[in-house]
Amino acid sequence: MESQEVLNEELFQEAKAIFTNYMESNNLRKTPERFAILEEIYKRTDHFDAEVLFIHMKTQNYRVSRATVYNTLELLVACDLITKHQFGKNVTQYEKSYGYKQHDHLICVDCGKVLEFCDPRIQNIKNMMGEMLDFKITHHNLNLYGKCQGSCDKKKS
Amino acid sequence: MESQEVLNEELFQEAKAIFTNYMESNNLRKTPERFAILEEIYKRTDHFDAEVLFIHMKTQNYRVSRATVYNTLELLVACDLITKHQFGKNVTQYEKSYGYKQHDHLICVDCGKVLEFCDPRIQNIKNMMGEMLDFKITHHNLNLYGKCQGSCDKKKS
DNA sequence: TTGTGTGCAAAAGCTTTGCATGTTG
DNA sequence: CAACATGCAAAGCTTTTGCACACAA
Repeated sequence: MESQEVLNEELFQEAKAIFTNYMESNNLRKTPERFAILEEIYKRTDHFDAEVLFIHMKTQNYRVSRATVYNTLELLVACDLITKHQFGKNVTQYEKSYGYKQHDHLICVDCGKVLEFCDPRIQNIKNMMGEMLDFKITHHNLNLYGKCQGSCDKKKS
Repeated sequence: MESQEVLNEELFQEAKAIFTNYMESNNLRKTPERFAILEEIYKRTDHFDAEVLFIHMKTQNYRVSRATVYNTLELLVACDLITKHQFGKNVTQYEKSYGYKQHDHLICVDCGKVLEFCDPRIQNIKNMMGEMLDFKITHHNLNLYGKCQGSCDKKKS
């Protein structure tokens, strides 16, 4: 649960530019809270939920509320800077997505560990199914569930 | 939200046998509530959540509680008679799975409509990734999200 | 008869909403 | 200065838990 304070400054600046642009185009206010949340997210690695992010900001003495966290997460999803996931539990998890290539997830049902992988065949499936079923497909989630054979410390989360 | 009272009697009897066998092997009690819930599920088509199922049973004058519904759903997932889904909202959805071939879902982000499709390439991806990442993969979810082009009555659910 | 399963209601966990206040444009 | 965003707390929803009673084995 420790977040590693590794901020890729360059990536963050680009993300910030995208966010700024998004807010300007939509007549949204560029508040310090919104930028602070973006920055915290871009410091984090892996996956997080709204509560974890909120607590993390609180312990860093930011003055933010849950409402603002939820509100901002929604904006960031809307401009594709973060991605929303449901890994089988009723908690929405997020991960930053700008500058990272599209990938899918493999989740250990024992310890909750999440691995990532890419497979180009999914793109083919999306294209084919979109055409067959007359859908304009915008995104997808492929989650594989199983048990990791090696380093599984069971029932972690 | 109407459930269509079409009970495939044969399929239901087989499912019941599987459930009975599961309960016997695990020293669980074969209560009338558990069978009633299984029957209601096998009457339903499409996807449902715990609350919908609970309400539906209440209106049919069954005397069941939410606790029992949730408990039984868990058992049915454990013996593979139903499948659990998270289609992006924080509600767990289920569908009966015995007698139905494995399939994935295409969800309309406007109206909530869910279509099903099959693609054998997913099996290949599962096999390959399981091997590469040293996981014993038990199941998966592939959800494609998009907008249906034709008969979309927008914002239904 | 014994202990698991049940119903009911309260509690818990995540997310949304209402309202007064603060702050951006 | 006007509207939008924020903080806070309360409310909403889904799911889980505690407890006394019921009933399957």
